Amino acid sequence: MSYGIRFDLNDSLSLRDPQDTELGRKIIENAILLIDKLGFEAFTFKKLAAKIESTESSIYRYFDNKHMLLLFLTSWYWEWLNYLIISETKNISDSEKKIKILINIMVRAKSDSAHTPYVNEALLHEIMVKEGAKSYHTSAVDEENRSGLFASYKELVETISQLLLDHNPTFPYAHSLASNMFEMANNQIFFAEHLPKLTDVKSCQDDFADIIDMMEYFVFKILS
Amino acid sequence: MSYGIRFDLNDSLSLRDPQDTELGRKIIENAILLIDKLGFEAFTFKKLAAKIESTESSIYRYFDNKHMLLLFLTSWYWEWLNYLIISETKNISDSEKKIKILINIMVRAKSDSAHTPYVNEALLHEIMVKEGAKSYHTSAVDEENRSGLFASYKELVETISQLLLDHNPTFPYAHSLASNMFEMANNQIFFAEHLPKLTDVKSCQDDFADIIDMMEYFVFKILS
DNA sequence: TTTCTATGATAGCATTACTATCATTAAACA
DNA sequence: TGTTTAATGATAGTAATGCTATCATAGAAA
Repeated sequence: MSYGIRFDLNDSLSLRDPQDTELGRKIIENAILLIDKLGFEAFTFKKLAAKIESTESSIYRYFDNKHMLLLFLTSWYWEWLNYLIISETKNISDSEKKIKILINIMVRAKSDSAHTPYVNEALLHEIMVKEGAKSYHTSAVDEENRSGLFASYKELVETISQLLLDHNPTFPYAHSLASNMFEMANNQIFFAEHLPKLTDVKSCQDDFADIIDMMEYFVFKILS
Repeated sequence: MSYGIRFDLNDSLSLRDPQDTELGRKIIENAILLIDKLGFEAFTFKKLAAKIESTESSIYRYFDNKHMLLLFLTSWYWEWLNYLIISETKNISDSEKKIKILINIMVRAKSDSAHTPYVNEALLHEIMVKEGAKSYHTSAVDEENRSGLFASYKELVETISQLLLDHNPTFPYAHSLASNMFEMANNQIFFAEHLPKLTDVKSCQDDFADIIDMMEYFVFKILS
């Protein structure tokens, strides 16, 4: 039996890889549902245990604490975007077209082909928009970075940088633009939905078409 | 006796305005020191009470909870940047110069003239870089927004937008660029300090000179 | 002088964030 | 086939967190 894509995330993210077991996949699946519903602050392992009819102690056998679980989900998301970007730009030669595909993936975060049954990608995207930044805005960031817990984000940024440099090989800020594109996509979606005075785009437009247009405008101007 | 600048923040941010009383100012002053030291997650009212030799209940008379205290600090910071931007660009006519001043203020967040004795602006800036986004990444964001708790951020973005539009009156994304400039400044500082693979700039450079150059490069390209 | 307001002191309580121990069941192994 | 072993469940417990409530007191305002 296949459980969709399986990413090799850093070992230290979890005590036991949840992708390998039935309970682990249930934890991931329902953590996404529950964090989306309650928000990360109100989410607890006790509530998750009740939802999946397991126990707190069983969840603690997979994750040290809820921050690690969030970081696992975030890393999965980073890996997933990276995978989508690579596979969907692979056979394209036009560098402008590649960047448009990249922007589309970053903003819409969805795929017609790649699915993992226990990961609701649409909900995971919403969580990333609201809570993703909390994964690295932590006092242990340096230590976690030394343990390689942000390797997936760095890979994603590296992939994006290369696409940007393909388009303009002399551009001096490829990594900063890459990370900013990712953060900007999430932030502008959040602002459009919750603090519209901070943007010029609307989220009610079909599928973030507005935000895509803006991102393309920004990126191609900067790269020009 | 004067206690420096006093901003009229939204009433709902605090139960009693901490800027008005000795204890209130002590709460603000030491909250900044303690959040910087412990990080927002490990910061508690109990620890703060111990530090100022007061009690939890006294602090609860000023703020509903630590999230409100963070939002108060964040709002103070937004107001402060807004004030600095307006006062330091007031007598400048060149729109390009104005934007350079604006970027300088957003990245360095300091002033030679305006000081408030109980607010350590340098530490507050560091807190904003690390924890600022948590002020609005909350499940109650819509309700808090309806109560006007983000008015200061909106004002700041409006001020920046106007400066951008002065430079290029036909630019279609002034608010999005304004909010992104602010978020990007904070993020790129954070990345330079903690996740350098995500940037091309160094934080060890004097006073973020690198980041300023990059921000100018980005903003003038986009506005061109 | 009285009243009001701000603060302090103390207690208490439900929830959170774990840790530890022991039992059970199913898979792996020999 | 019997026996380890590994994964999960069940239960208990504990310190810290995030509050709320009550009463006392000191100083300012009326």
